[in-house]
Parts: sequence; C-alpha cells; structure tokens
Amino acid sequence: MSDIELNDKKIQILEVAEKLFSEKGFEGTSIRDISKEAKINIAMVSYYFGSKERLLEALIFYKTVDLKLQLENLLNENLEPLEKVNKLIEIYVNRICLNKGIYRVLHFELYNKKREKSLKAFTELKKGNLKSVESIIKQGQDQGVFRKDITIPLITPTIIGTFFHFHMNRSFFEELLDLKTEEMFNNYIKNDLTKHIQQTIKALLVYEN
Amino acid sequence: MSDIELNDKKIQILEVAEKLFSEKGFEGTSIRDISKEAKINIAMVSYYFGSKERLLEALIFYKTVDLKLQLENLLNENLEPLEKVNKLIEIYVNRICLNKGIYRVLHFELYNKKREKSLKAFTELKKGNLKSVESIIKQGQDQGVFRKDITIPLITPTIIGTFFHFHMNRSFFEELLDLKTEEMFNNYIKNDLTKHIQQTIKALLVYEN
DNA sequence: GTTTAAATTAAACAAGTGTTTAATTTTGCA
DNA sequence: TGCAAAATTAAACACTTGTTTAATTTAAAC
Repeated sequence: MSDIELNDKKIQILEVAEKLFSEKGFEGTSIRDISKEAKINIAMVSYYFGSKERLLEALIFYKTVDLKLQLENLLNENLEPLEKVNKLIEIYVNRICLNKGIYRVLHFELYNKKREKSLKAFTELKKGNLKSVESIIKQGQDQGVFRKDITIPLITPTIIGTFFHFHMNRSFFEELLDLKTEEMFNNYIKNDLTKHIQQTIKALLVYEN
Repeated sequence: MSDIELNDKKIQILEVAEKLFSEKGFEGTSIRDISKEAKINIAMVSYYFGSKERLLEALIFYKTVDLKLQLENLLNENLEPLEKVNKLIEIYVNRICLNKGIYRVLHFELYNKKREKSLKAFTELKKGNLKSVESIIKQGQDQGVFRKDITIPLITPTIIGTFFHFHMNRSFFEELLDLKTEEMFNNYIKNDLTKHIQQTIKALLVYEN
C-alpha cells in the first residue's frame, strides 16, 4: 500500500492518533493506546505506516495539506484589505479550532527534536502562509490604508499566538469566563476571541501616531 | 529532607530536569536521562523528590514562585499607565526568556492531563497575574488614556501568545530573519519582538475609532 | 471453487521505563 | 575517635514500550 493513499482504516488510525497525541503528547501515547481506541490490532500501525515516527509524519501531512490552498484562494477574492485581514484571522482561528489537536502536536513535537522530514514540511507550510499574509498587507499598504512601519512576519505570531495561548489555557478561561459547556466555549472563540484578535490587528495596522 | 528546602543537589536536579523536559517533554525524558546529565545516581531523584511526578511539581513551584512578586512591585511604581504596560510586557518577555524551558513544560504537560496539584498552582499564578494586569489597565482607563471597550483577560494571551509562538517556531524565524547566533536571536527578542508587542498593545489600548 | 494477495491476529522480542531495596560510603556532631 | 544520620550506590523489580514474527482469516480475481 502506498504511503500517500489513505483508505478508511488508515484515516481512522490518523484521527485517533491526532486525538491522543494532542491529549497526551507523542511520547505519552503508546501504540497500544491508539490500537485500543481505534479498535485495531497493535501490529496494524506498523503494518500501515511502518513505525510510530512515520505515523506522525503521515498525520502532519494529512492535516496540513489543504490550508495552503485555502489561503491562496483568499488572495484572489475581491475584498477590501481590512476585510481580507479579518477573513484571514477567521480562517486561522477556524482551522486551528477544527484541527484542535494537530497544532499542539506540530508545535511541541517538532520543537527541539530531530524529526527532519516532518519539520521540513511544516516549515514549507509556514513559508507559504507568510507569503499570503505579506501579499495581503502590502496590498493594503499600497492603497494607503495600512501603515508601513510594521514587521509583517510578526503579525502571524500575534494572531495564532493569541488564539493558541487562549486554547492552551482552556480550563483557566473556562472558569474565569464561566464557559460551562463545550458550545459556550466554542462560541466565545468564534465571537469574542476572534473579535479581539481582529480588533488588535486592525489597531496595529491602521493606527496613526 | 523537607519538600520545600532546596539544597545544591536538589537545585542541580531541577535545572537539568527543566532543560530536558523542555527539550524532550516530560514523558520523553527518563530519570536515567536526568541522572546522566546531572551526574547523579538514578535513585537520587526518588530519594529527593519521591517520584518523577513530584519532581515536576517541585520544578513548577521552584520556577514560578517569584513572578507574582515582580508584578506586584510594578503596580506600586510611579509610572504613566502606558509606561507600566510597556514595562509589564518587558517583564513577561524577559521572564519567559530567562526560564526558557519551564513555560513550554507548564503549557504542555499541564494541558489535558491529571496533574491536579501542579495545575492548581499554575492556575493561582495566572489569576494573580490577571489581577495585576486588570489593575494597571483600569488605572489607565480611569485617567482617560485607555479605551474601555477591550476585553482585559485577552490582553495577556496576546502578549504571551505572540512571544510564545515566536519562540516555539524559533528555527523558522532564525532562518527567515537571518539570526545566525544565539546572541542575535536574543537581541531580536529584546528589541524588535518586544517593540512589536508593545506597539500592538498600545494600538489596541489607545486606538480611537 | 480454487488461488493469490491483503488484512488481521496473538505471541514473542529486546530494550527501556519508574521505583525499591539493601548495602556501602560520606558526613556532621558529641 | 566513635557513632548515628544522611547520602550514594549497584542491582533488581515488575511493567510498558515499539516492533517483528509466523500463523490465520478475509477478500478479490480468475
């Protein structure tokens, strides 16, 4: 069976792996954990993916392959620069929200470790994202809507970092903001948190001293 | 030996543990790894801390105990609101920079895991931090310098999240911004990144529509 | 229905895990 | 110097880890 081709069983394993990796980390999750949750034999992971390490690689590829496309589509839409930025933020928040687990895995299993193949794919993804952001912001600068003394590569850290930090401290904010149900938490992200990020980036981009 | 009392050997173990936990994660680091790096016998960790889990608890306490104090001191300083916010950002960046490893451990080993004792200590720390931030910003609002339609609890995620995301993608930004040495990287954080965060928060706080 | 490849299984493998034990060495104090 | 407490050690403990093996079942093609 090909490395890329994904049948139902492979996908099922990947979904379970994402869930467990994000909950307990890569090292903290055993193949037996995955097998149990996915209701398959322990040998099937090696059979399908070769090793636990290659399972992680497959997972990263599987979960990041279409983000690039989504951003490139945004570029070609006919929108005002600020609207584009707001939509960009929505895409980021939405995506990380949907793929809850994988971003935690990406950032924490690829940091300071020798997973060259996975790391390279992740780096390429980030480069592509940055190009899209640059393009959008330069459009706004050319139109005289955005100020020019901003460091564009630091915009993404502010967008994703704010969301990520909020998400990583989920239980703290659940208690603080009295978000009792999963639905309330997700609604807060979709409305208030997204708005806060949009407000922040807008202030940063159009502020005049 | 008391739980709290820290002799040289205990501290040596904690320092090594922080380094390895931050590099390889809690589960990814074995007691034998720690022993080897700290040049002690494997039994010494259990002897001093009781267990690997309790070692983590001790580490978190050891590394967070004085941040609270630092923030409370800032409150009483005689500074303009905006200056206080800028200094707050400097304190955060500086602290996380100095304690490189522990924040990664805090956010990723306490997320979705049942480490109640450690989690509680961390939550208390965050509550205290939030109180300091609230107090500073309300001061600025009372003086009419800061706008009032902002969500204060989301300020910290933006500050720490931006820095954290930058740090978690270190190798990406090293390549992108051509930061060849450790010194250049640290200087970029101290100057450009800190300035970006300060610029962002300032824009958010004083922007008038 | 037979055949061939793919899928699935239980069992075993060696290596690594956190922790405990019991013996030995070092230390500090009378 | 002598002695009790603390520190340190090597060895063993039971358990979990990722991976492989070889046998069996299922599926598809002819």
